[in-house]
Parts: sequence; C-alpha cells; structure tokens
Amino acid sequence: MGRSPCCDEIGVKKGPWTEEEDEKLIDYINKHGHGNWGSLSKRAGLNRCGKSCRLRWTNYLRPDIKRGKFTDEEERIIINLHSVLGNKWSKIATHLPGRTDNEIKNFWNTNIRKKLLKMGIDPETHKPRTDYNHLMSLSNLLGMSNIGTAFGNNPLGLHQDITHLAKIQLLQNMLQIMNTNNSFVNMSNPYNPLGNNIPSLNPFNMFLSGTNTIQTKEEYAMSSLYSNGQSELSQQAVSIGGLNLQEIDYSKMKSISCENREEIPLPSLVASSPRKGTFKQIESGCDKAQTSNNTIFDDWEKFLDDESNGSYWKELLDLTSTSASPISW
DNA sequence: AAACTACACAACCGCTTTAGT
DNA sequence: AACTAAAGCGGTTGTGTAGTT
Repeated sequence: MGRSPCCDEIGVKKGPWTEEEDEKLIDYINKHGHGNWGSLSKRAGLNRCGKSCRLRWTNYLRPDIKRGKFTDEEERIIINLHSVLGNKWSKIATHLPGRTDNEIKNFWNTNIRKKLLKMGIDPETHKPRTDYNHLMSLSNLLGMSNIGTAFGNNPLGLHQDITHLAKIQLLQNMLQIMNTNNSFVNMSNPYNPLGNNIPSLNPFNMFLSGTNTIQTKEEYAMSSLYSNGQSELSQQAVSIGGLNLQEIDYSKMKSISCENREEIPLPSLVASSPRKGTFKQIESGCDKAQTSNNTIFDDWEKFLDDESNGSYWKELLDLTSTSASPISW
C-alpha cells in the first residue's frame, strides 16, 4: 500500500493546463498510448506528475468525452443511479457514455443536489428531509409570510404557491419524523417491497411518501423523476443502458421482513408529479382517504389554510422536537 | 465601471484498491 | 503471504466567469 509520492515532488508544475501541455499529452498518447502514467510525463516532455496527466486525460482530453450541458435524460439517469449506488461516481459514470465521474460529481454537487434540497428531499437518502433546521426554516418562512398577510402585504414577496408548497412540505416532513418508527405507516407506503397492496387507512399517507401537489415549474420537472413509485423507479434504473440492478434491489426486497425494511439500501421516494399514467395510480392508491368529490389533496390544502398561522406551526414544531414517542394514528 | 457574490468546473489531495513481484 | 507501486476513487479546493448591486 502507500500513497504515490509523485505529486509531492518539488518543481513539478501544478494548476491549470496550458494548450501547449494539452497538445503534448494528446500527441504522446495518440502515438504511444499512455502506458505507465508515472513515466509518461517525462517521456512526453511534460513537467507534471503522472497523476495530473492521467486526470487531465481522463477528465478532459479523452476524445470520447461528451462535453456540454447534461440532458434531462442524463439527469434522470444520474438521480436514479445515485438513489441506488450512492456517491459511487465512477460506477454511475460507466452508465453515461462520454461523461466522467468528475463531471457527474460536479453536476450533482452544483445542480441536482440543490434542486433536491429545495424540494425538501435529502439528496443523500432521497427521502423527504427530516432535520430540525430545515423544518424551522420552513416554519419561519411561513411565519414571515403570515405577518405580511396580516398587514395586507407580503414583505418577502412570497408567491402564494410557494407559501403553499412550504406549508405542505413542512407538514410532510414533520409527519415523516413523527412516524419514523411507526410500522403501520411503513406498511401503508405506496411502495411496498413485499408486493402486497394494502390500502392505507392513514390520511397522511401521500404526504409521508413524499408527494407534493403544488410545485414550481422547475420542481415539477425534477419531481417527475420520482413519479412512478419505488418499484417502478427501480425498474427504470434497471432498464437504463443495459444496467442490471436486479440483484441489488428485488432479490433483497422479496425476502426482507416488514420490520427490517428500514435497512433496505434503497430510497423510498414516490410519486410527486402528475405524469401521465402515474398520478392516476397514486390517487387510486389512496382511494380510502378520498372524499366523494374532493381528493385528499384538496382536503389537506383546506386544512392547511385553516390552520396556517405562524404560532400554530411553531407550537406543532415545538411539540415535534420535544416529543420522543411517535404518534400513532 | 467597479466591487461583490454566486456558480460551475478543473484540478488537487489523500485514502483505498488492485496488480505485480 | 507480504510487500510495493500504480491506478482508482471520492472529497475538497482553487480559479475563472457571469450576474448583481
């Protein structure tokens, strides 16, 4: 074992590559192949460590690298694969021809990660965020909004839809916390790894499972990634680029017990967009919680409108943060 | 126009894994 | 089996640039 000392060498150039250096590296590799990276730099007449040469070639100069913006499809693939593989950027990159692990990692950290956070989804777990700070910031946002409303204006310039979204998101996240250990709720998750389709008696089911009904335009696009329920999400991942993930998900899931389901290394994200053929499934999945003319969403929005003043949410949050025992429905 | 800020991306660092002896 | 060098990998940092004040 042991780290290669090449990058510690004194006098070896660091920092951005010049065009001249790029040309030398490309010429050399085109003629001779890279061979041993450690000795390549000298053979190619470059005052760089081998590691630096390798990275420059693999991340930038390689002729098969696809440059430019990531497409929506690539974004979808990355999110799906990340939900299964985690931060295994090199593995993810093998399913995106022409994209490097570095590029994907950067794209994730600067773009996708932020979008997920904005949607209230934890980018690590792909589940709704449950950290207290996040809830407090949502609560404060709503509080400010309500102050403005009381005086007939809106100091933050919050659009009504955004406020509404924050409300629903807050409620959803709180319920997630409350029910972390509630097996009944797990049982009613629209994604049921056991394959049975037990209708939910829990009116909060759709919120616990990560469903928002009000989204910004941008978030709508993102949320469509999570639109098919977990089993379909896995299948999407399976079908991408010939990727075979069956052994990772289904084989484990079929045999896993209800109690152990938390340990499945897969996300539990589910539908949140009205994508064709999907939204209908979601709604039919919560028929039991549906009133004659209104959907559960209508009911909940009404509930939120009735109860959405700052002190109410704060009280509820205080209760949540101090309550050790989960609430059962 | 200048200063500041946020963002994107290239490159580096250091740990882990792999292959060769 | 033990050791070493090289390559792989993921986290982090540095820098250039576009946008904003």
